[in-house]
Amino acid sequence: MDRMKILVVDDEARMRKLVKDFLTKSGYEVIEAEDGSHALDLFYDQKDIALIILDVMMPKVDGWEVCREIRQYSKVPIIMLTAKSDERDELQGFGLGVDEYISKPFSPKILVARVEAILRRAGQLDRENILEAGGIVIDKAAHNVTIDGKPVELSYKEFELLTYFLENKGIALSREKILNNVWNYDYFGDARTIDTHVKKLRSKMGKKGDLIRTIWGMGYKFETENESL
Amino acid sequence: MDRMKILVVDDEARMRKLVKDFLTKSGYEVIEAEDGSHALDLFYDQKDIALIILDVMMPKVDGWEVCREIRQYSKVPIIMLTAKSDERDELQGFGLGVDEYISKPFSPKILVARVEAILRRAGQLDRENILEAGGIVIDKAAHNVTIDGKPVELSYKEFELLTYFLENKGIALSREKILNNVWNYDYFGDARTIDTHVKKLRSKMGKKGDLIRTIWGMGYKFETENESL
DNA sequence: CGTTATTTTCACAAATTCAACATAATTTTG
DNA sequence: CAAAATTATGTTGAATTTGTGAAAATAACG
Repeated sequence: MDRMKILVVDDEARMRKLVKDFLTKSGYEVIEAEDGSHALDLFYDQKDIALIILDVMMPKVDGWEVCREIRQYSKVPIIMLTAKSDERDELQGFGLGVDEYISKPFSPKILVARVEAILRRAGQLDRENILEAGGIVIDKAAHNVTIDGKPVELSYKEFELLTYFLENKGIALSREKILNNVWNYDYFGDARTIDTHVKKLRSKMGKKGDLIRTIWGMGYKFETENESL
Repeated sequence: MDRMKILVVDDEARMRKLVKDFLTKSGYEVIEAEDGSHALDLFYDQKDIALIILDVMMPKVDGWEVCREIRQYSKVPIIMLTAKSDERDELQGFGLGVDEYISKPFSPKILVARVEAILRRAGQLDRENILEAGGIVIDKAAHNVTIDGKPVELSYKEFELLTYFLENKGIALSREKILNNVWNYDYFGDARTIDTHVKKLRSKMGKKGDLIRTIWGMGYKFETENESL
């Protein structure tokens, strides 16, 4: 994986530099923001920020405010830096979706450890939205598909259909079942539209297209193994 | 359904309590074991353990060992707790039949989510209707048949017919009965078509074709044992 | 409103299945 | 043992089902 991007938001330049140095040394890419509005700009500019470290105490827009804003659009992990350890606005913070607290002063080791723990956790959460079988990876959240690592462009219906296949890999699916699950149940069109979509899917999947198998007189099935070659 | 029973194996009492608390809160029944041999005892004592959460690092008998032991007798889902995420003995683990990994530290949300995902999956597996007799295995969900482990290609009707035989193994079936159950009830054709299908089935089944036995003047029967050889 | 992409329908070709028939083989019965 | 009844087997054409390409309908977009 590429180096992960971390956004550090603090009004004190000294503190930003400190944090940046440690994280850079640990292999992360760090970008800085000196206040809340700057932070928000950067966050929406760069699409791939993996984590945000946010000072609570900042002039004008404070940490809570920034957190609240970001949480409206994103679930990116947020670590809060608090001045005193007894500054127990933490309850407020957890309600806002803060993932972790670090109280100043902190040791670099703690900082890095927390960051890594959080990113690991986040990665584990993401795994739930990822389906994999036979070299085909579907990221439901990102709504994209790769085959042997290469991205494949699928239309909406194609994506839904392939997802349904992967979610039921190894199970024979009748056309009726497919219609009920991939199409809205109030769809009363021709079931043969499935065939057309299967055809397009197969062609876009190249060799891996064979994984979608026809079960004559019945429907289709996504193979998990090369069962009979 | 009843509350599902989960076995948590870890040498650290603190960790066991932590896991137990979260799972109990989520509606599971949790039993604990502090080492591998204890775990195995409990597992064989209680017959209805639905899932095992297993720490990798334990004194004396480690997690891998416990896993290997259990896998000899049971397919119960196993989740491994690993200390570091880069502790990539995962390959080893998947070979042993580990269903999932969670790396410490983990959030309670992750733990519960994984447990539920696995149990859901396992439940679906159970739903899979598998018939077996005389080395012939029919997976109705996957709609495939193996004989002595080797896949056999059957047409739709052949599959239905063989399934009907297996579902009524050891019972003599008249042609009329077979027609009513395998063919649509509105079928009024020649009953002799059954003979043709039986013929094809027998030929595709090789030696095992003899298991479909003719009952003269009556119909057919699928043998469970080699009754008279 | 026109343009583009997506989805659905349609028509025909290709593949597969299946019932039916004819004939051979087997079993029962007298 | 022979005749009658029943089952086994090979073949075949019709019917069904699926694959495919293109046209028509629909939705998405600026």
